[in-house]
Amino acid sequence: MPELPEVETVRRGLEPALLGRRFGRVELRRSGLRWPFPRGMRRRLSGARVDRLRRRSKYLLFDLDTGETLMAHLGMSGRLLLVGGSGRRGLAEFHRPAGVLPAHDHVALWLEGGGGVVFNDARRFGMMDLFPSSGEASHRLLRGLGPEPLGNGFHGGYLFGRLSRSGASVKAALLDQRLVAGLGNIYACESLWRAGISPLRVSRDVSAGESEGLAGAIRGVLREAIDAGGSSLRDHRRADGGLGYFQHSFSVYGREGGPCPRPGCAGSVSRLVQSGRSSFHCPSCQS
DNA sequence: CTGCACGCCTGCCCGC
DNA sequence: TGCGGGCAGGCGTGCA
Repeated sequence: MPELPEVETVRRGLEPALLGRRFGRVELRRSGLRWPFPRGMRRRLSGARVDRLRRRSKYLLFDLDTGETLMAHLGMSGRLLLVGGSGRRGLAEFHRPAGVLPAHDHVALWLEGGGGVVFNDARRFGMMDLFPSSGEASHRLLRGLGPEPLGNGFHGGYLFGRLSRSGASVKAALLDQRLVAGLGNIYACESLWRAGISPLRVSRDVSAGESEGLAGAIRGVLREAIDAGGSSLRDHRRADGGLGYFQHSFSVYGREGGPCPRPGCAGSVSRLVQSGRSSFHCPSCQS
C-alpha cells in the first residue's frame, strides 16, 4: 500500500510519541514477516531509547541510543499503530473495541512508562531489520536507492539525465527506486497525468522541458498527499489509526471510465497494464 | 547491463 | 448466500 506520503504520514504520527522514549518489552508473535527478524532483535531492542525517527524512501528508520537502527517497511498492507496500555498483559491489552485481538498484529514494541507501537500486516510483505547505524550506507536495501524526490538532489535536470539513458517506459522508470526513491503506482500515475505525459512514452524521448514539468508534478503531488495524511484505499492508516484523505483528490488513479478532470479536456480516464501494473491515464491530454 | 514476469500472502470485490 | 477468479499500494529474484 504505502508509498512515500503514507510512510511519511506514519513517521510524523509516531515521532512525537516515540522520541526520547525507551522500548520495554518486545513481543514477536512470529519469527518474521517477509524475511526472518534479525537474530536477537527482542533483546537488542529492549531498553533502547529512540533518538531519531527518519524516513528514507518507503523505509522508516529508528535511530537508537544503542548505536543500532531499527528499520521497518510496510510492504503492501503494513500498519504501525500507536496503542495504549502498559504492555503487561501483552497484545490483548489495547485501546481497541471490545478487547478483541486484531488479526495480523505481528510485533508489539511496548514503551517504558506506558503505550506502545504495534506492527500489523495482513499480507506480510512488510519487513523489519536491525543493524549498526554506522552500516546504513551499505545496507543492501538502502544503498541502491535514488534521491529523495522532495530533496535537493531531485530536479528536472537530474530526471532528464536519467530518463535520457533509459529505453524503458517513463512509467516503469518512475517506479524504479534507483532512479527516484519512494514513488509507487498511485503517485507515478498521478504525476504523469499532472505533467501531461503518457505512461507509454519511452523515457529517452522525454524532453528537458517535460522532465522539468514532471519533476515539479512529482514534488507537488507528494507534498499535497503528505498534507492530506496520505491515501487510504484499503490498508493505509495513520499511526493514530485515522484515515488519510488524498484518495479523494486522485485525478486518474482508480477512476477508469470517469471524465478527465483537466479543465478543457473532454477525454475520459482509461486503464492499461504495464509490467503487470495498472496505469491510469487520459489518452486525450497525456501524450 | 536492462526490462520484464513471477512469487510472496491475505482480503476484498465482482460475477455467476 | 456461497464460491471461484481477479485484483491490490512493493520489492527481490531470476531469466532472456
